Amino acid sequence: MQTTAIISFFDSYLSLDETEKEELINRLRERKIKRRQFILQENDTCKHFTFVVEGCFKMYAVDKNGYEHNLQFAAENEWIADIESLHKEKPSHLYIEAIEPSLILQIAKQDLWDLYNLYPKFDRNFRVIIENKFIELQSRVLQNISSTAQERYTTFLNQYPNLANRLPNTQIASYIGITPEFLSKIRAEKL
Amino acid sequence: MQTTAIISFFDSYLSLDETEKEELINRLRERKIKRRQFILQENDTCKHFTFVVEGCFKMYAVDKNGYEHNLQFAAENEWIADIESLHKEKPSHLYIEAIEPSLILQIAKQDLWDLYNLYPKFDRNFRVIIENKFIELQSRVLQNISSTAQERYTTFLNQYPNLANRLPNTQIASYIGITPEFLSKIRAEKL
DNA sequence: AACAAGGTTAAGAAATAGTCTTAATGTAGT
DNA sequence: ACTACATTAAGACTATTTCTTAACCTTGTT
Repeated sequence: MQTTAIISFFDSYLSLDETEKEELINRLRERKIKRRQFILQENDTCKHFTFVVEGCFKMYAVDKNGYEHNLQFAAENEWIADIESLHKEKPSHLYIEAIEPSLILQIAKQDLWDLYNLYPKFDRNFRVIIENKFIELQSRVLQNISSTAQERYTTFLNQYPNLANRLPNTQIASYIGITPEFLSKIRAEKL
Repeated sequence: MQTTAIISFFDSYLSLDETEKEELINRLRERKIKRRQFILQENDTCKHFTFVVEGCFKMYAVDKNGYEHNLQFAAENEWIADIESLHKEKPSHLYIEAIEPSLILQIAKQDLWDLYNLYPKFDRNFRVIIENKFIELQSRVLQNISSTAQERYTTFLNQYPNLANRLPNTQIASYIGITPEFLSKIRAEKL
């Protein structure tokens, strides 16, 4: 199992000691995911927190007209889950789908809850992880309510240059909340 | 000091035992805040987490044209802070301002950090608190990228009926990302 | 290597969202 | 109760974004 990435991920928070590492690793399951494979589908209950070792995922909702709206991308060293579904144990209204062939480490809800109870450091680390995600999301809300599509696109390119290279423009358009056609116009204007 | 509200707030998470209650209360400072008074201004570093006992606040950014954009409201039994500024100890680009005469309980960053270290339950509780805020914010992002202004307004009314009554429409318009004039039109259409 | 599927660009018409202005109404503070 | 200021309303005008259709490119899969 490829555990180097996740261990050094935690090193950027409060590092895990040997026992904690072992207890974490014992609860992880490694999975290879193909492009376009789902790790969560609408109406399923989200049962795992997923750490991306290699590859890239998108989490999105599908509206009544069948259009996808990207809530989040997750590439290397990022966590992804439908936290609401995971927490409240209710069916998700989201999809999580691999955009690239990927390698992930998953921990089941109960195993994570056990870790929280056994080693408070996990509560601490995941508190800080989610605080950082919250900060990111809040700045995205600010963008959405205060900026033009042009500005949101430029900001996306600056904030996630690595993603911008890997993702097709349709996915970026869906993330910033415009149609692919309109993104094309925006890009044309810049030149 | 009015501590009933904050204690019963924690009862809806992991209840505090006597020692934890006491240690928390010892670190709280009660303040009366006038309407239009700021508890955070741009370029100041956010130094406290604030619990609203009575009243209502808005947190907003001001854009280059001088317009306000509401990121969050906080009424009774809600926490508010610029988490990014608090965490990273860097100047905030946000304002937190009382919309009504208010009563708050504030805890300084270092005191909260001490509580985290002394009693892991606080890590746990604030992890869950922020997870819930994250869920809320994520559904707001989805709204922003997938719904019309009309739908965002209706959703706001349904999701926060108590706030909708208390807030002037200008504030709601700023929250859902439209001009007050346009909100006025939307409301007229509904009748 | 070749095909199929999906992604990108284009361009005009239409709808949606927003600005600007003016004016009436409501509300807070002295 | 009065004054100043904030809020709501309404209409004309403008800008932004979507919709539709279609042709052309790229990329993944076999």
